Amino acid sequence: MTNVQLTQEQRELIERMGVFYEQHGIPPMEGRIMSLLIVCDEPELTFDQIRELLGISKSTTSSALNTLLITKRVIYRTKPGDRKRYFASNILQWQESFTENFQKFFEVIKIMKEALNQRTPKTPEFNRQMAEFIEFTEYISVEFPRIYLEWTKRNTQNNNK
Amino acid sequence: MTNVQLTQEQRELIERMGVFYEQHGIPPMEGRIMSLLIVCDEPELTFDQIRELLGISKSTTSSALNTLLITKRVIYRTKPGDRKRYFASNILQWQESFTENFQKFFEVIKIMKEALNQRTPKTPEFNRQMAEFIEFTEYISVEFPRIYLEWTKRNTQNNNK
DNA sequence: TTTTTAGTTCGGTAATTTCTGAACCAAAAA
DNA sequence: TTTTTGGTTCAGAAATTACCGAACTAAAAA
Repeated sequence: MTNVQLTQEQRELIERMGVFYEQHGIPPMEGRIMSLLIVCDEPELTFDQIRELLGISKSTTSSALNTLLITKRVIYRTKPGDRKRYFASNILQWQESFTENFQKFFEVIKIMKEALNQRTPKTPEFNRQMAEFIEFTEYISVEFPRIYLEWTKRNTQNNNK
Repeated sequence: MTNVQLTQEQRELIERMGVFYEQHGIPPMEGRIMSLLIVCDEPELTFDQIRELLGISKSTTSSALNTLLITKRVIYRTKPGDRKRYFASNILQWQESFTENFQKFFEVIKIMKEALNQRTPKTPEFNRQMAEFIEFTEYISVEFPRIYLEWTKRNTQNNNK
């Protein structure tokens, strides 16, 4: 028994956000579920509410939710004495997913260093540009946490005002 | 007549980098071409050299290169009195593509603001987290150019040493 | 003018992805 | 013990994507 409803406006926004996510490499249905969890009035939805609101099958809901959980774009919690899972957007924990996604910089650095190391020394200009790119990425990987820390500092000050 | 060759090591690195790109949402062949242009001894390759080195058809080469040009992951130049185009990785101009990619922050901010604006006021905690995420993204969009500037400053100093 | 070069475009096939419904399952409730 | 709930798993259909070869084209060279 679901009593969550979507307005026409919400439905349209979900589609547009879905396209946005799709353009960033997320499969259509996963994008729609992510958008739904951000647009919908309820901050948490059950498996069946998601299924109904998007009008999709159980299997589609199941596999999309599972990959969304693996990729940590969606989280869930349970409630005592309730077998259902309550799914929510990871935007509620954007701080954590920010610090996690941050690891990707190191992957880029690693593979680019490997590529640079095997390069011929006969192309100094090319190699210099590559080295510069790697250095900059390393620089960012240092500055990013600092920026983040400063922001949280600034923000707790504001909240205490 | 091509005389560029790939070592076995280079071939393997291209495949691994290709997978890396694929995991970040780039189609296989486009990923391979991008990797080839980074791994290969020659900093620039012609249409036909790419075709031969990867062992693919003209049509595949053509369409992959065109989308790579549209998405600005690959650049090309021409030479006087030569009809061929010489393709190169955009890593040679990573500064420009960095500043361009930077625009994506504003897209995120825009769509998230829209989503927040249509939300019910009945979920203050959720809305607060979203607002915080948006504020942080805005903060980054200010800090990022500053960081970049400081890095270039620091770097030109080093180069003059 | 004819030929060559450096690609583009088109039609089709093969592989992959995205869904569906139906059958299944394990834990809790009745 | 049987039934209900909250899903998972599987086989297959439908849509999309990733390739190919063959025919084509426009500009330059011969």
